[in-house]
Amino acid sequence: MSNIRKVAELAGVSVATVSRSLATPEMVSPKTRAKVLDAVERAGYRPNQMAVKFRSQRTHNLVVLVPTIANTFYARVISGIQETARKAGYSVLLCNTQGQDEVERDYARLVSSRQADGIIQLRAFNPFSDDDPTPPMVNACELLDNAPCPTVGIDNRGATYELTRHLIELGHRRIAMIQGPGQSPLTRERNAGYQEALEAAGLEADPGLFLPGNFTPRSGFEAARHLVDHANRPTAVVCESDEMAIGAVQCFKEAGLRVPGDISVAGFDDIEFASFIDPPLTTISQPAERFGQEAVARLIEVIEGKRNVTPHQTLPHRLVIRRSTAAAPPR
Amino acid sequence: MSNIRKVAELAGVSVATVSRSLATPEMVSPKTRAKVLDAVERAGYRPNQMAVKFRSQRTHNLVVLVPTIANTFYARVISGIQETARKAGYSVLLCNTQGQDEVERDYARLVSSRQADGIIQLRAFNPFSDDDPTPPMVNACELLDNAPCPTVGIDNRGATYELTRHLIELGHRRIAMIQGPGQSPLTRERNAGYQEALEAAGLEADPGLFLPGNFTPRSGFEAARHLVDHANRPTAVVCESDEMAIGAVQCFKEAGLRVPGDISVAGFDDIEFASFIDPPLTTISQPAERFGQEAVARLIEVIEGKRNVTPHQTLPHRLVIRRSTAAAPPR
DNA sequence: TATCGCGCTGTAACCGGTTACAATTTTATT
DNA sequence: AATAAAATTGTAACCGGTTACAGCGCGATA
Repeated sequence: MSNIRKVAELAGVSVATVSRSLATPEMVSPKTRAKVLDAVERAGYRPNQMAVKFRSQRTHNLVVLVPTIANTFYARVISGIQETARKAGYSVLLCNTQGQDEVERDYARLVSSRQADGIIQLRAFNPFSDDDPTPPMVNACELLDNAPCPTVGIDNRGATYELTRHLIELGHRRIAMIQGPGQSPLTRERNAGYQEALEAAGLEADPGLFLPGNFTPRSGFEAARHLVDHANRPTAVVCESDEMAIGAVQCFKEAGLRVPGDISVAGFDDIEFASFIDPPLTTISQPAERFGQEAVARLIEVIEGKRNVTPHQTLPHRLVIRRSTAAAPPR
Repeated sequence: MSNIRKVAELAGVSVATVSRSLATPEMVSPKTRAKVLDAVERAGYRPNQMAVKFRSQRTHNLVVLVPTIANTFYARVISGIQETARKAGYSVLLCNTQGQDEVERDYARLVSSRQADGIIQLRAFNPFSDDDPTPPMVNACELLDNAPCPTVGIDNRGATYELTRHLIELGHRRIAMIQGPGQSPLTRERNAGYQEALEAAGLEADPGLFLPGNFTPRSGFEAARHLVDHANRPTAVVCESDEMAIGAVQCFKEAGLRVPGDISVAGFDDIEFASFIDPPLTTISQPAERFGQEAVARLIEVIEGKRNVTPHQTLPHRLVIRRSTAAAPPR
């Protein structure tokens, strides 16, 4: 494999001149540069990036911790990350962690061992111990409570409030909630928005209508099964993800209920399938790709030592009303 | 940041001894090792992996070229890649290429510039020029015709043959096909399986029932629209992806057709949503995670210089019959 | 006691670039 | 033509590990 010394020999110049011809061509006379470029060509020389990175102590790699890539919402966030990183000359080390703390700590070591310059965490977990100073990090989507780094998110509480209010305005009085994973601040925020909307309307939250889920279609399906059999069945369900909403809709239909005739279902995320199922889902649209773009932009600012990086960014969400929600059935 | 020389000084030994205490502890006396480990602890020393990689000329990084991560089938493949790579001590550089040749060539340079040891290509495109020797590479899912490297795939032709035959056995005589992207060998293989099944049953393929698509729900929806208005509407449709099948089903339902009462729809891939829509999709199940696992296993064999790496692996598929296909309506 | 072998440790070269600094050549100025 | 200034090029240190090779200390053997 040819290296810079071989090229220098071929061109009859020093290694410094070769390096400069490639990195800072304006420092080299046109004649010399031509000689070097020719030698580079003849030798089929490509600088060894490992050497460059080692020398410069900058890897231009970013670690991305994602709980599950199989969720299309995260897939879109990753697309945004990837695209922005590429434009800025960074590569993405993708780490699918299944939400396991230990795996995340493991991957976070890619930064401490200098295989990456920074890390984007899409889950509410700090993979670094609280005592050592946090390396360049950005937390997006599912936010830590006291994040030691910039964060990028939406107003989950407000969005769920709007979604719930939409159902209340349609006349629903008994509204169930299929939640995300229990420990997540994101779940907590969405739950809070739901409850605030109920309270604002003078409705009482029935603990029996609070079902656990984990964002997958299957968990939505299972949760919905409890509602089908419920003695005093709700007329509407708010789901904390579209995937769960799709599972829930399927369960209701199999049980012979009409959506939204008998029961309205609302989702969260606005994944692509949300408009391609029957009925198309009412949901909260989140700018998934933009999460990724902004997270990378902030992270690079931190890496490059910019001061006063925006500590928290709230991106806009949008209530998208489709046909899975309708007026409450007369009682 | 502390380095090996600081640790050596702290422990009162040479750098070689520090290196050996960590890499090959059996070469060092227990007493010295203890001293070194203590110094490592006190210095908060973590070996700089860039230096290690540079020195060893092995990055333990794998590049993965994926046309689109937003497709849940690829997301599952990537999960499999990730998991296997992690176990083998490799990191994954994920590259979402949108199927753009130039972008793929660009990312492939990560290998030539030694930022990665090998590459997994999930699309039928060789990002390296034919003349230079191909670096460690494995081609999975969508296979190149004359791949210069090991491949991992399923029997697309056979699978589509089975799927089509299933419809024929249900009495369908006019069967449409919503295809994948035109240039792909995968599309070609699936088309061939479809046509062979028709021929074997003595049916003639109607070119008007061959609709283009690109694997997205939207393209399935659009293609289905042509069928709805067709003068001599088919009674069944084979789709080359579940996503398109879901789009097609939605289109038919919106047009007032019953699935499968008026028209049967079959998909391909068996994504998670396939069983959570109405009606649940008949489809071909592919071992997506296993694609990733096997691809990584083969790639590492190539990287580590193993001889006689299996040149082609065909993984098993399975016809999954659900409720989106049924007997052809009486005419 | 001299010699050998073994286990452990140290010295220094090396991987392939970048860059501070010195040396040399070219250009400008008088 | 002499000199100063600017532009170009070269030398060698450096990044932080790994490892070939050499050296040392100690017990075993003759």
